[in-house]
Amino acid sequence: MTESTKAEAQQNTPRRGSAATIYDIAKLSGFNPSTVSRALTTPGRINAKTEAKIKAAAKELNYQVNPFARALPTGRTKMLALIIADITNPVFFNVVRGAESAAAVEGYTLVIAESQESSTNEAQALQRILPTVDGVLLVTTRLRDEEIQEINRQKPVVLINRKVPEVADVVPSNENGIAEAVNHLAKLGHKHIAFLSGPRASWMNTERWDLLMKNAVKAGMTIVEIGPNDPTLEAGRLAVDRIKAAGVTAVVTYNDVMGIGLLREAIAQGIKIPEDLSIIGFDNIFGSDFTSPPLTTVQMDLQQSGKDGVTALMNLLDDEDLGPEGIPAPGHEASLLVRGSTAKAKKA
Amino acid sequence: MTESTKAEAQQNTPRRGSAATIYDIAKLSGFNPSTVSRALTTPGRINAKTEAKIKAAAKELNYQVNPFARALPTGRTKMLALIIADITNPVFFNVVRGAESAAAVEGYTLVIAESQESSTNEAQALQRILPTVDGVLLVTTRLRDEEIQEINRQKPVVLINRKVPEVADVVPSNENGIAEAVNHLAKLGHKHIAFLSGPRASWMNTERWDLLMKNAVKAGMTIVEIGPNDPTLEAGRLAVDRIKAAGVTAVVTYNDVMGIGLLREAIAQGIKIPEDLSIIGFDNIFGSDFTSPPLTTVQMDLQQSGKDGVTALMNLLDDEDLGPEGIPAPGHEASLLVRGSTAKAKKA
DNA sequence: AATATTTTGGCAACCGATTGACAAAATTCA
DNA sequence: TGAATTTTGTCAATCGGTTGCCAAAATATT
Repeated sequence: MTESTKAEAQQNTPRRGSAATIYDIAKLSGFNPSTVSRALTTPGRINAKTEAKIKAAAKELNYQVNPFARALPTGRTKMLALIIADITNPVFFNVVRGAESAAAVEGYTLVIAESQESSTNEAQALQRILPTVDGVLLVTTRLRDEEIQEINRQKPVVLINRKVPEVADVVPSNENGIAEAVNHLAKLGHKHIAFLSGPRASWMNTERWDLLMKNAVKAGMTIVEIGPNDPTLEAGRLAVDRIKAAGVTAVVTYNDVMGIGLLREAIAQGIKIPEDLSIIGFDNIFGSDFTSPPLTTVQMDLQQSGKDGVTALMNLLDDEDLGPEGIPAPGHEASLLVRGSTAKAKKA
Repeated sequence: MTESTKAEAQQNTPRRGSAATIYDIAKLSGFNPSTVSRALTTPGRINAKTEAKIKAAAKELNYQVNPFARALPTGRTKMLALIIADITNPVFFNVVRGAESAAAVEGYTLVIAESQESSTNEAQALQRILPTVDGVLLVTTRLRDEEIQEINRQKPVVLINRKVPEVADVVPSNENGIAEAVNHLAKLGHKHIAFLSGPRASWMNTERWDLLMKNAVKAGMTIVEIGPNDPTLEAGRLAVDRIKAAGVTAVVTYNDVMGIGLLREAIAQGIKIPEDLSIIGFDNIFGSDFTSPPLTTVQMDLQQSGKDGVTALMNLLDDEDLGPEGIPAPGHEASLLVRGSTAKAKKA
């Protein structure tokens, strides 16, 4: 490399293009920096002609606000934190996607952090991120109610798929979906069913079990809970023996992942699905139709949840005196998606 | 709710706990704010005793730096952007996870944005996020080489799974995995194979095709490219006819998603997998073992890639004069994961 | 003991915006 | 035409840190 090319390379790499500031615009347009600021942030406050000139100058300099300089006096960062327990959990794609798009519309940026299922990690990440964001979306959280309330005291929080007193939430209703699932099984002649439950600490698990029980009893079935279990493929696999022992003809699993684990292991053991055993999962995750037979599942509109979560957060941010729990968020209905893993009950 | 409880609730909700500043610490400890700043950020610059006193005061006030106030003079934000084309693409979990953990170790926070496969979105998101981060990790990008170089001129960029002149990258080597895949097929007696290719614009697609071709020829096989295609289930499904027509006994697909689409549609059409047709995918995504038969695939350590990407970025940030492409990143080997979708070639 | 050197802590400017207060200019009203 | 009102732009303080410069204090050197 010759000296000249080296010098050129050096020159071509400013790597901090000394971004234009409102002071540069002020100099170029001949107005005061404060006037520039107003022209850019408070349309109407300034004479239209002046405003136009300033905006032209801004464009010419390719001006972009320095978010930090702005955040300092205003306290607003235009960033939202989204905390999840496990990024590989297929349930969250859609939440993230819905939240991302809704946030982008409002000019907000999403900061996503994963706690890797550890409440310590989660607390740390939150601690680190909290000062940099305007609000928090807790999608799955291992935190205790009081911890969540504490955070909600510092910055607005919206919970997805969980309820905590005094904290805003977006929780799609399981009622409809579970009623459909139970009716579906009832119509197929199932009398004795099981719920393969998830983690004891999961709010959603309790919710689903309660609803399932209520509906099953109403439909004249017997129902047993098998668990608690980790919400994993492996846990589904390991449950086969207990399900055989329980003598049921159908199983509803806490989520699709467990349902798939169960389905695959059952088939491996020579149990015919759905002839010998019907299986229904929850969530309609990516891949739940890859199995043979594809999994019947209760689905929710998670993308909508993510979107609603952001909307709820926006309301909280706009209305200072809205109360910590904000405006009640909509919440949508779950519904049953019938695929191949459910069929007529086997005669006893 | 009685009036007193209401008043209490009000009082318990400061919602901007007026976080402690270095000025508060200065007042409490009796030193100057600048001394406090030094004690907290430049250990050793200050008398050990003083430092201890200040740190004690900081702890007492539960002090936390205001990242914006700090970012203003230093220009460093301790945040990294991670841009992906499609958050539902299972390939990226692991990249994200690896990057997240590596970043956390260094005290960095990850800002994740999704471009939804649109280069316009991507450019916009980048525009919005760029000023707030110290560096950028481009995991899948729809941007053109020049656009990427332009961004690299503003902030350090590290590319994952793509190479662009003058830009640092982390690209795992496909060589080993593809050699294994071809050998595997050769050993099973396949003589005529196809590559179901992905998007024309994908750097990785070209890379895989080139390597595949080279290895197939060396092994004495014929190989044809079928495509380009979208990297989707649907595209895999739609390719069945062309594959039948091509008269090959084995197909390597650009990725697992396409492989799964192909496999399922082939079975639906009565083609026996793997007896009639062997299929090999790429990436070992979640769910690629849910199919019957489970998919044979070439896997890479994406989590390591994410980690290495962050490391490379750190190097770039530490060494101002390192050159735009930084220190060559390691890059790991891909390997073949044999499952059920490959078998002996059918006799002609 | 006197001088040279190093440590230590304070002062004040600065990063890039926002915003309340105010005066000058423009407009409206009587 | 003169007074009252509104519009417009500037001044200066502020947000919460960081850092170069300097003087005082402490320590080392001769």
